[in-house]
Amino acid sequence: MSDAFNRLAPFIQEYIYAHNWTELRAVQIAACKVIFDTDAHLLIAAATAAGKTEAAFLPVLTQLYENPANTIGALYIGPIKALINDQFERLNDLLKSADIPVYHWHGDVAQSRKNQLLKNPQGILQITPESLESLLINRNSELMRLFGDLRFIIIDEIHAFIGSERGCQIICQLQRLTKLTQTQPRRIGLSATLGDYSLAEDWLRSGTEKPVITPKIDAGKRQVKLAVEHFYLKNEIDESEVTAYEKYIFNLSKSRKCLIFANNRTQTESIISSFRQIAREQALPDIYHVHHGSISASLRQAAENAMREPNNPAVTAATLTLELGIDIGHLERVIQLESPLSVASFLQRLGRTGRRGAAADMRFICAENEPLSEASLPEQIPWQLLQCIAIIQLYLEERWIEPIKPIQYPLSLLYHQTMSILAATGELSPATLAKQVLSLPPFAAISQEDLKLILRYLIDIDHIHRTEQGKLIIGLAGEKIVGKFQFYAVFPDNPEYVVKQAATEIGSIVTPPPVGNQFALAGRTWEVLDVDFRKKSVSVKQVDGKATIYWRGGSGTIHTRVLQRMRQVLLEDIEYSYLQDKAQLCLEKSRQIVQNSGLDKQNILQLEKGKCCIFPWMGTVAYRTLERLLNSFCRESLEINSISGVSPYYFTIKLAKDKFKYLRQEIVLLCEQRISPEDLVSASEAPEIQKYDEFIPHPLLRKAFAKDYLDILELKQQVAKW
DNA sequence: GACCTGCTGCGGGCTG
Repeated sequence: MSDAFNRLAPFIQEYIYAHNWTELRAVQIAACKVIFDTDAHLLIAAATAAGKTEAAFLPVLTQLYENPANTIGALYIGPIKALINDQFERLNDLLKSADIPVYHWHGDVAQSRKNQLLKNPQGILQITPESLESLLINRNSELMRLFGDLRFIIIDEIHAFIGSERGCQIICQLQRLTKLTQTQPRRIGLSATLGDYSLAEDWLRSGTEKPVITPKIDAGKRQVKLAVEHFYLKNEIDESEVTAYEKYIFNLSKSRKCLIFANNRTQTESIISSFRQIAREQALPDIYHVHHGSISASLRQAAENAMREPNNPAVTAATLTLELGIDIGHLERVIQLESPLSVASFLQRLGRTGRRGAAADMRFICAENEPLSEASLPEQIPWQLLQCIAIIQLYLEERWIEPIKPIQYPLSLLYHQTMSILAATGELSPATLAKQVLSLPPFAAISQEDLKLILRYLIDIDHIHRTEQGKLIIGLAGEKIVGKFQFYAVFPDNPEYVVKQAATEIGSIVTPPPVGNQFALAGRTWEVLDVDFRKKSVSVKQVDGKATIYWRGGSGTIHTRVLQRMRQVLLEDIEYSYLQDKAQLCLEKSRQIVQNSGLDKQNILQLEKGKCCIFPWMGTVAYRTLERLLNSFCRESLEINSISGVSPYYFTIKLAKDKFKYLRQEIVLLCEQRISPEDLVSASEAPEIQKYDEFIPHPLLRKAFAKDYLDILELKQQVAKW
């Protein structure tokens, strides 16, 4: 046993013996070194199942054991309740024989448990950002008693936080908390899928003086089995007919423990509904589950339990709800429908299979509508298949993962934190409030003038009230927002109708169909018996057959490097060993199409007189920027009739017959000129995207949109290659 | 824009 082992607290050493761990993992040894020998923050970036949470907790618990804190000693922040419950069980197990209490705190935890912590603030607290916000607001005067001697802050799955307002919210909370306690707890961030460590380190360190150490962990050779297959779907299909595509996936998962990932809820519903039909026809047992955001907690739990059950086969179709680190036991195979949206998501999903030594087994099944005989050039390109290959290659060749860029103008969060600070403290002078808000690291790019504009506006609409003494307090309109319990979350809640079969909750839907109509949920078909619009509930009965499904699908945000690699897939003469027969054929055919059309040499092609197509090979943000450039500056000069396209793959443009030859030159010239992002946002726009954007003055929203949702620099860099 | 994630404090009625 290693030196690190010898330095662990005795109860931890005993635990390790009792569980027959033969050695500490590399990541655990590295984490011990940093925690024991330095005073730095720690970023643990290691593959899934490498024992990251133990790596964080073993040395932290040792230090708390040797030198107990007078208050809560370590704070663990996790993105979802299920993960916190999971970690709570594991930590309880580890701490059984130690004198360190562990508490979990989120919306589902009983008030009595919370009261125990408030009475005896010691040990470890595991919490969500939303519950932490409620503590900051409602227990402001007790924070010193609770957290005055806090030593460590552990943040799990940080890739799920960085780059979102929820991640910025955490940084604000830590800043507010430690400013009050006048301490500098050490931070430990955990993630398996980080592309750019320095960006993650910057995020973790925000607002503190300590450096971050990210130990280099030798990942070791992991056996990975990948296969990609491709299907063309017929355009006019009989809904009730099971297709070859569905049969193929059915057989891949048959009698196995298998997780099927899709990019939207509709696909999870559709595939499980088909599987049940096939299973019925073949007299096979129903081992099928659906897991997504609109499935009730109890049905999700049932799916998780079935997957954890060691011996019986079970198949669950899920969206990213099963991507995070909840333990779902040993899986034999992961199937991905269509292409993943990012390398990060691919790795997160791959990490669900092949735990504990076994080879990871992941199958990709791309499906595209069969191009009609009159299909245009861009419609003949198998975009899903290309994206799938590109993402796999970026990982295999370079171990590249998308870097996560910080938000520059998190204005909705600025409103939230301003109101939260006011609610917590009662009243503040304008200068003090401004100083406190602007000292929060996520608002580094916000100027005094910007904030002044926002505060004046909030006073105008009575979210903030100025007292006769010139102090600021929450106004009447603001009270209505802050007083709601939904205030604690910085993302909006989408109120949906609860679907009930008698007393059993199935899940929820956005818009209930009329009484007598049918819809699909949890892989089954339901008929509406009654809709209660006041209680927002739908009562249903189960029926046979397949019904249309309600959610829409989309393409998400894709990085420019993925598009660039897709282009290379079309141009290079390489065979990828994981391509199955139909995928191989499909790729060969599209490489041929590219050569015949000249797409290998140009980005803009004329389809017919007065109609052309642009292939920008840029990610979603640069594509959006180009779309605005075309609309704002090219419509008149090139007599453009219409611009349409499939983001971020191509644009189809109808323009005056003689103008095609000027199109490329026009775009290149525009990009060489001094165009600023602000030129691409019109003075009449009010891009309200985040939860509290509606309370932000429109000129600021436009500025934020230009900074965070457009990227002129990247557009210029890409166009320069044309 | 897809996909997700989260949530207080109370009062009333029931059980042991």
